[in-house]
Amino acid sequence: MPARPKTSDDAIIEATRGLLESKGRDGFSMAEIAEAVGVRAPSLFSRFANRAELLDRVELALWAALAAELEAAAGVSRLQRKPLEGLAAQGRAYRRFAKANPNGYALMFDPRASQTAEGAAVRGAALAPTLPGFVALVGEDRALAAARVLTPFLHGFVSMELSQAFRLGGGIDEAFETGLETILSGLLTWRGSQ
Amino acid sequence: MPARPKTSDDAIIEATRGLLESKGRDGFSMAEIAEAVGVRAPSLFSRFANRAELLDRVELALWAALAAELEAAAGVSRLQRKPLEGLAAQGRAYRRFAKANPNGYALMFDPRASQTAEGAAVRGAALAPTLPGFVALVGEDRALAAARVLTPFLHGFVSMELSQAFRLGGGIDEAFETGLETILSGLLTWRGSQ
DNA sequence: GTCTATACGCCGATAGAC
DNA sequence: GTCTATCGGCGTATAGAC
Repeated sequence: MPARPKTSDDAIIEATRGLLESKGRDGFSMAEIAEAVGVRAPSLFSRFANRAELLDRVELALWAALAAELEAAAGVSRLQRKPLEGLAAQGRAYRRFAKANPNGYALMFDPRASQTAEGAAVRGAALAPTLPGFVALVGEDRALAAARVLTPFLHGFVSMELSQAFRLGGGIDEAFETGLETILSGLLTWRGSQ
Repeated sequence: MPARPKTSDDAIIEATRGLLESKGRDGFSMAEIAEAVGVRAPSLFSRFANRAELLDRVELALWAALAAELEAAAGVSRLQRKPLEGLAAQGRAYRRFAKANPNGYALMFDPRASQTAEGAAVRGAALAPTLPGFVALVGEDRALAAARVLTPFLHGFVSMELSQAFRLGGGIDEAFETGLETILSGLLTWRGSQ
């Protein structure tokens, strides 16, 4: 009879995600994670090669959670019939997710992440729920180009907001809506040309 | 006769900036910084309270360097007469700076930075060279709002680029130019309305 | 005032017993 | 699978030499 596991990979990943959010990426130790799930620190190393690999797994869980939020923010049919509204709703959902998980969001774009094939697949799939909206807005052949205008704005805005880079006063919510509107209507003008 | 200093604050900051770029924010120790300037690790603590404070000083030096690049990218007169060209040139300079200092750029937006008054002033002044362009483009009362559309795009684009978030192929340089153009022409339409 | 030697405590990680 | 024991390296504090 094999030894009974006292915890699980998923429980460790969830506990790590909680510590990440409450104490920041460098604010907790392997011993604290272990304590949260009721084991000793060295036991974690039999499930994850090292701290970096565990953080990678947490990052992938966060990407999957974001994908679920984007999926929920706008049904496919709405995206295809009213792409402007659908994309705006997804943009707001994106910002909401980042503000609800600030340290997790920073981890998702941390350049230190390992570049595994599985990781690339999960990250690529996360933004897939927005593609139908771009296709409906500017056509299939320019959907990727359009995504590469709006997505950087979204990421840049929320990460500037999270690092407190907006210091000159004025409404941040209002600035976000203005940016969304300016960019989406800019993308609309692509329809006529070429 | 006082003891001769073997190094200086500026030399330490410069050496740290070099190590930051070559080994990453967590890839070097205080001992390595000390070795680079020819002293022992504990000596650094008589000049900087701790590692975090030293990194803060490095961050401020980076903001000042970026401000100088933006200033050089477009003369004031050019910004006022041809704001579109001037802002595009500054956008390209911004991206060039980030790609030349990837780890430094990440440090500049690291939320762990201390929130001192001096730090806020330096960071606020860094983007000031772009303001005349926005004023010329959309008028004084909407310059800040316009900056809050373009700047997030710039920051988002380069930090996605640095974290290898563009994984679906296609020209990245081209995507950047497309984004610049779409947003700047979107801002141009503000002129008529309201 | 500036640096050095020394030391402490915490961390990530490993080895081997149960 | 988990444990205890342990290692080396790190940031940092302190005391004192020049």
